[in-house]
Amino acid sequence: MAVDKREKIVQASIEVFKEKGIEKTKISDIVKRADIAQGTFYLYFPSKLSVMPAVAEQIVLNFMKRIEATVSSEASLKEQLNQLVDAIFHVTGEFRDVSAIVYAGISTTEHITKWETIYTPLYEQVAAILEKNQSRNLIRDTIEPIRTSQLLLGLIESAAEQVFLFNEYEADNEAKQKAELLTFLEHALRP
Amino acid sequence: MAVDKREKIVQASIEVFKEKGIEKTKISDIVKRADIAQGTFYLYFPSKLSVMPAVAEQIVLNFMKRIEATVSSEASLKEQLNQLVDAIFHVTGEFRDVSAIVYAGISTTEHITKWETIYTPLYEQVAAILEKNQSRNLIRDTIEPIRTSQLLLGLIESAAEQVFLFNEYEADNEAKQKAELLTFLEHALRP
Amino acid sequence: MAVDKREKIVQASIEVFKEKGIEKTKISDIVKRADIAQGTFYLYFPSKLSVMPAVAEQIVLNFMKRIEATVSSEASLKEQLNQLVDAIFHVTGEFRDVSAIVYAGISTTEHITKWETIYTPLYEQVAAILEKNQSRNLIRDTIEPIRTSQLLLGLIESAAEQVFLFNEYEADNEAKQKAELLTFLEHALRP
Amino acid sequence: MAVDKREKIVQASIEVFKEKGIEKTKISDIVKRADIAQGTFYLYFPSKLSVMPAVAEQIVLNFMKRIEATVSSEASLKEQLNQLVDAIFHVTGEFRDVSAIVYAGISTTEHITKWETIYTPLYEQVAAILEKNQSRNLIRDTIEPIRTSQLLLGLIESAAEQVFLFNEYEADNEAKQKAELLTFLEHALRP
DNA sequence: AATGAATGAGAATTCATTCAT
DNA sequence: CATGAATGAATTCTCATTCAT
Repeated sequence: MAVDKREKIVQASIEVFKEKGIEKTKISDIVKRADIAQGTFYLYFPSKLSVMPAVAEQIVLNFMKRIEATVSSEASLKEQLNQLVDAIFHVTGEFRDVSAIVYAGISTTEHITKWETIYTPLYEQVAAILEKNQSRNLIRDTIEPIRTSQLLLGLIESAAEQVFLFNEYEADNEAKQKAELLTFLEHALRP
Repeated sequence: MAVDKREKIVQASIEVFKEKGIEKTKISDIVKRADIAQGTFYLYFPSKLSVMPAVAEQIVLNFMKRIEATVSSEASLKEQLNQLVDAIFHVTGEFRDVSAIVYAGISTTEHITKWETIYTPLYEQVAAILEKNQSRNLIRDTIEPIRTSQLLLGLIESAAEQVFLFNEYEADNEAKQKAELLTFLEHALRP
Repeated sequence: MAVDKREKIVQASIEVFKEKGIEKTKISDIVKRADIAQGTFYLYFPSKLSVMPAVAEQIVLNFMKRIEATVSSEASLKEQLNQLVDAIFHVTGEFRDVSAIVYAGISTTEHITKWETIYTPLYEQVAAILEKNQSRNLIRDTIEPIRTSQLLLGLIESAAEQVFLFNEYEADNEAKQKAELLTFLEHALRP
Repeated sequence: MAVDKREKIVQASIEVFKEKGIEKTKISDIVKRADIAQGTFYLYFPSKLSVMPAVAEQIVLNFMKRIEATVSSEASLKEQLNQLVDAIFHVTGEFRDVSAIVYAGISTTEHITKWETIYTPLYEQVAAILEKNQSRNLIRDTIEPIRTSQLLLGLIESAAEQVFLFNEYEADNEAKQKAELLTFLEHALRP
């Protein structure tokens, strides 16, 4: 019974966004998917754009879970980077344009401050990985963990988006992109 | 005399996109800004979405001009990277979220092939800079110029966006971000 | 051809208001009657309530025309009052609740200043009648024409409304109401 | 203890009507103001429109109480009229356009019969005043008390509304309006 | 080529009313 | 009696696009 309606709306939004893209998604699509009445939507969100922060939160959560599950703290730096790239490519691929568009959608929505709050946990998670490797002397101690985790995530995400959005037809392209990216990362971080 | 109307439309689109975001921009906003009649729009573009590629082209052109004007082929690698970062930060700042939004807007439009065509010259311009430095042995010869130029641009743009969108109130933040980014780049590229 | 659309909307609004009352009238009723597209309405009026001032103007115009046509400046004071009462009863009857509701509707609409502007010509028309009779020494010279014309109109309208809205089933009631009203008026104005 | 909920609803309705007008008032506004649950409203009134008669009753009651308290049966006719005008101006001012709006609102609701029932006591109260003065030979014995009380109330109310709605910025206007009105009344009623 | 009023399908939004708790 | 979340029919409103001038 007690299925949180707000939860259902967010979940349904993500699903429909994935399928039709954000611009083409109507409130009516969302409520149909969530199996609630049209008016119920407005009990929880004042407009379509206002679901974005909640959607972003979900996606960030997905990134975090995937990273948590994929990156092994015991592995070598090279392996860890490899795992991190895999994790981010995976989630970016799963959410295709949603991840990119959420970003755009949210920036339109003047919820910029919220945006930072949402992304902070993810930044900290990756920063923690960097710090551990710093203490193992595997990466430069001149790097500032939080700031660099932001660079890392931006770099990897943009690389993933380029693969999924523009070159999606060449199969081996993803492998090449990852390889180039990994070498780039290793060099950037090495002491 | 008569300034090209097509030109005026693209220019007006960019301005309005900057102010209201793409989703909230109406054709009527664009034509008002361009000071032309509603119907005239359709003499130059078949639909609302079809301005996007032209807008993207314009922004890419801005990037290229700025890079051309800022990056000196005589300078040291460090200086060149510095100049490149400055150029990209400058243009990203000028167009605020439009650069990101064009990207999102275009992806919605299934004009993916066009997108690549539009961005290719920019990639090549930066790739050329990399190649020159490769031949000077200042950067690794294992790097693949085009692919790395994409990584570079994605990285620098995302760093710039983070500065302009989220941290825009801390004044010294831009300097710190650039510094961290530069060290990151130098390490990533050095032989 | 050149039928002013704005005009058509106002005309259609009055007709539909008369038939269904203001609260029950939908924009769609108005545009159907006016034989224009739904969107066209919004080209001329931002909302349903915003037609009210224009509707009021029309009704005031009706009052003025009817008074002009009915009241003879040659007639005796008694006759003139009789004619004035007839005119106002007639138009109030024609517009039934619209005249009353326009008044209420307009007050809701914060267009209070406009309201005064709309009614002023009517007040002046009746004031002119009073002045003429003042100069004929048929009515007190202590009365202030404009102010009293307002009282007069308010009194006659409210009497008419009482007849049409509440007592509408008793046929001879109108005659009695008019008779009482006329005696009341004559006494109020006599020197 | 528990203040009668029905009472609270009527009171809250009046307050909200005063502030937003009837058309723009939602049930949710009323229940919020009355500090009860949405559903509770329907325990006391079957529909939104059905509060109107109760609101009208309340306002009529206010008129009656004020008149009762203000008009002294011992005073001279002139004074009594003055007191009556004061009382009506006071209550009309207190309820601003609600008094007018109730009237309009009710008329929409086809509760016409009820309307008469509600107003009758007020008419009779004023008619009684007229009769007393008739028996004192201070006013014409040709006047029909009930009918004239209706005229009187309509006249005074419309005069009051004109003051409060349209001329509300000129301070001395109310005094002038009352003076003109009083002379008008005295003449209308004197034998 | 240029205009801009008109269109109307389609989407967003509202809100009186219900009903399970 | 009281609650207030949920409903969904009804309406308003938007805006890309067309087309007669």
